[in-house]
Amino acid sequence: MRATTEEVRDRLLDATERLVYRDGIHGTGVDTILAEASVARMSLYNQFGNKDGLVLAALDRRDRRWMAWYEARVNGAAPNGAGRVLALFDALDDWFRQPDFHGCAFINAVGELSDPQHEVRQLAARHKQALARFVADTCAAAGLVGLDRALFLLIEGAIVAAMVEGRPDPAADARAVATRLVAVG
Amino acid sequence: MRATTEEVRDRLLDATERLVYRDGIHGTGVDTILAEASVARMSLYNQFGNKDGLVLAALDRRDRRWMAWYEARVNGAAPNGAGRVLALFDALDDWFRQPDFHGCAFINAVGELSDPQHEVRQLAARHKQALARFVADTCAAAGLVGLDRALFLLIEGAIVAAMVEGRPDPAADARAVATRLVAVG
DNA sequence: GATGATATAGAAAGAACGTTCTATATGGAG
DNA sequence: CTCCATATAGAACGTTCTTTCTATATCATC
Repeated sequence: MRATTEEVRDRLLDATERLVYRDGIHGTGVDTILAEASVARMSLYNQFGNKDGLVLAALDRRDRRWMAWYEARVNGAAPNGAGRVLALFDALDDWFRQPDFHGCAFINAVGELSDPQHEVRQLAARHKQALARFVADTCAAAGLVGLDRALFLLIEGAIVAAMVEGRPDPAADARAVATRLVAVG
Repeated sequence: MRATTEEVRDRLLDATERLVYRDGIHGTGVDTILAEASVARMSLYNQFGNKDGLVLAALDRRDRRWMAWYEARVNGAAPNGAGRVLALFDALDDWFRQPDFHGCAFINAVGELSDPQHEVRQLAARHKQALARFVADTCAAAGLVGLDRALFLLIEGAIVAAMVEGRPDPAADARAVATRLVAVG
């Protein structure tokens, strides 16, 4: 039995995303990825060139998937505008409660890489721009002006606090702050 | 010419702190540390046991030094209580503008380490507890109640945003949010 | 001045790293 | 049915990693 190109690609991306998210880029070896994906060594290099290409592809897919999940979770939560703003933090709460939660894969990756021009760092910057834009759109749809930057910083702070503290509580804390900010306009 | 034990220890801690902060724990090799510190290989193992012990000692020293710098910077900035709360973010602005700024060394370290029981992760948790306590004390001294958790999350968010975006702007953004929170009580 | 503790320089061991190569097998397209 | 692209298994290469060992030198102390 021989796997198709797409199957091999998916298994490699799945394993890489999981391991890099858990142990970091420099803490994840090619051998571990290959074992986890049950894939031959040459398949990695034929499909992605090298480890860097594989990691970049895995993080790129995670960017698109995570944003899609977050937007769907927020947009599907509350019908009205103000409630949707608070749903930004309810979605975080769900995320923080997942057993394998380990912060934001892109924040963690930037912390490992010193070169600002590194492709992974540029991807991380784009990921955060997309998140900030979604937060701004959500605020705009609720008729709330001048709040998006505050909510974005609260989201980022809650993510790292939940990781370092090992608790989901920062989601509720940030939500409470957001509630107050929305109330006072 | 032969260096003393304290000189060797300091040079090792200096090099380790700088390199680990810049390239991460797993991205920093023992050889690089030894070259940067201009220290013999055995001096590292005689004084710190192994790489883990050296990294832990370097981060422990950074914890105490950074907290002392931050508290002094905030407490020396403004005399009155409300201004001192805003100085929490002015100090961040100074920090973000340093050429070698690369986020919070402890957040970055936790992102690399999956084991919650790892000594470095426990040190990082204690570091953030100390920071949160200082923020709470600063709020209490200003007579502001129920604001400390919000300010802490804003600080954490500003740190990672400044790192990912490569700009110091999040300090001013977070300060503006804090100003509004203080104003409305 | 002798002694002991510790720095220095460098070799060396042993494992892990990323990458390349070879050889074989298998599935889909012409 | 044949052929070509690609998956598989595993050896092999050179590098880098952490750690240990050996040998020599230097400083402080008795």
